[in-house]
Amino acid sequence: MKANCTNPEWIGRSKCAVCDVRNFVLFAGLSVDELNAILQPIDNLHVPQHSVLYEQGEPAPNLFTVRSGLIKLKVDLSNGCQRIVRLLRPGDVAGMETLVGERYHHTAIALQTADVCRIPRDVVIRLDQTNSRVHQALLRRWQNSVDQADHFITALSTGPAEARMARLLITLGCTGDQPEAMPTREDMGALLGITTETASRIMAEFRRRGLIQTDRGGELVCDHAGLALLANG
Amino acid sequence: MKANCTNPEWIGRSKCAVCDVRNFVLFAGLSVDELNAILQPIDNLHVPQHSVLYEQGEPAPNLFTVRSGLIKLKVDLSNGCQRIVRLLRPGDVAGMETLVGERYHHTAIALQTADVCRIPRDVVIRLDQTNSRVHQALLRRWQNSVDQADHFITALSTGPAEARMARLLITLGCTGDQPEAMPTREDMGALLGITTETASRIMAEFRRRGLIQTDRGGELVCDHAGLALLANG
DNA sequence: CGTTATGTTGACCTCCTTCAAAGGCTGTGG
DNA sequence: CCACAGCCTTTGAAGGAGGTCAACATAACG
Repeated sequence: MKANCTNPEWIGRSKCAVCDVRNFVLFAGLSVDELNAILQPIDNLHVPQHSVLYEQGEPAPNLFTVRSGLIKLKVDLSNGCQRIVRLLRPGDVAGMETLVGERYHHTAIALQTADVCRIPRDVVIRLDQTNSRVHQALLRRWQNSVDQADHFITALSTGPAEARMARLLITLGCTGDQPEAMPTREDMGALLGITTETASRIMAEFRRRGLIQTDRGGELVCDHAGLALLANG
Repeated sequence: MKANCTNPEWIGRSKCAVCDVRNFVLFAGLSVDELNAILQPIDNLHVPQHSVLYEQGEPAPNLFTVRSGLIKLKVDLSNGCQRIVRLLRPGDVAGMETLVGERYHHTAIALQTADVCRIPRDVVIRLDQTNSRVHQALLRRWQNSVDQADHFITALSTGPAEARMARLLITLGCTGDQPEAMPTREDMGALLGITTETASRIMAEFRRRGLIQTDRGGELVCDHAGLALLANG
């Protein structure tokens, strides 16, 4: 994870002002001047696939905004298994618990190579108190986390495994993604609360039924309508 | 649902200042003067068991703090089933999505007779912007929702039904509760993502094994240690 | 080229659902 | 007071869904 923004040679600081995802993330309400004022302590990190952003139970000095890639938040269970409780995509924020607590509640791991901004909690707390639009954005992000958690309960943890898998594929919006966009069978299991083997069997069955196809580029093409049918059945 | 606080004859307004749960809820940071200033539009509602506080998809003008009782937040699924995604206890807040959205995301129903305060969203939005302690309390509440949602994923939607039920009973803290504290078998099913029959079978089996006992008062007494063992296995 | 992680498949068995029926409890009306 | 309806709970039997254990394939990587 290489830091960029605080490196003087890096042109990222000016880039930050025109960041594609800036409008979707926390600092949407800030002027360029305001932005520059608080940019100093913010690092832009490149997170390779499978590397750990932070660990459950660690002291939590920073939160992270996702610029690109895919981050999974997982929880280690008492019996040694683990469960993925959220997937973070560009525009999402990780580690918000840092604003009201001391430690991270999950372990954050890059499912795909990701590009994130690391923001010290103090910066966000200060901005939250001084800028009402940042504050509003923060509330919205928080609600977003709740909504996604609800989705994991109602869509990915309810009903037969086949329907859950269909909903997962729909959630991932599998069409047009790069090959590595798809999580491993093991991750699918951790997402849906089923075993790796069952995940594999269902995916194989989907392929046989023509619901999914691996393009010659390695990409996965889904029959959205067919999956939606399974998801509701 | 009878309104009290805005009824001039009611002594609830002064009572509000000494509300037992006030310290746990949103207005913990307010002085008595500040509190009186915003008390006007707040209604204290008595919510009989099984009555609906608000419905999923409805316009959301209010949020609610729970003073006593137990509220379930349920979601209607596309296939006609329903899933309970959260349980609200005294000190919890319902309908926070009203602060960043227009409609309720769940249907809120009293599992036990409840006592709640209905607060117009505008009041909370104003307080959130003017009083930093209220603001902080709000963030904490939001994080609370996320944490509880995570708990529903990791504890109540993961593993065999028996372990989930054990975790549910532990979560409910069954000892010392009044008889009606226990949800119906159907609700247990909706909480755990299993059928009513399975919930009944597991509870019956727990009783046979001596893990739970119905006291002569009708209360449920649990073998916490034994349940914890099941929950982790 | 072996080594290791990941995906696939089979056999078997357990767990859970489904469908069905019966028992208990409460409230209502004759 | 009893009969009856309605609701929740319990229990049974049967079948299917998913877990477990194991073998094997495949691909990536040193």
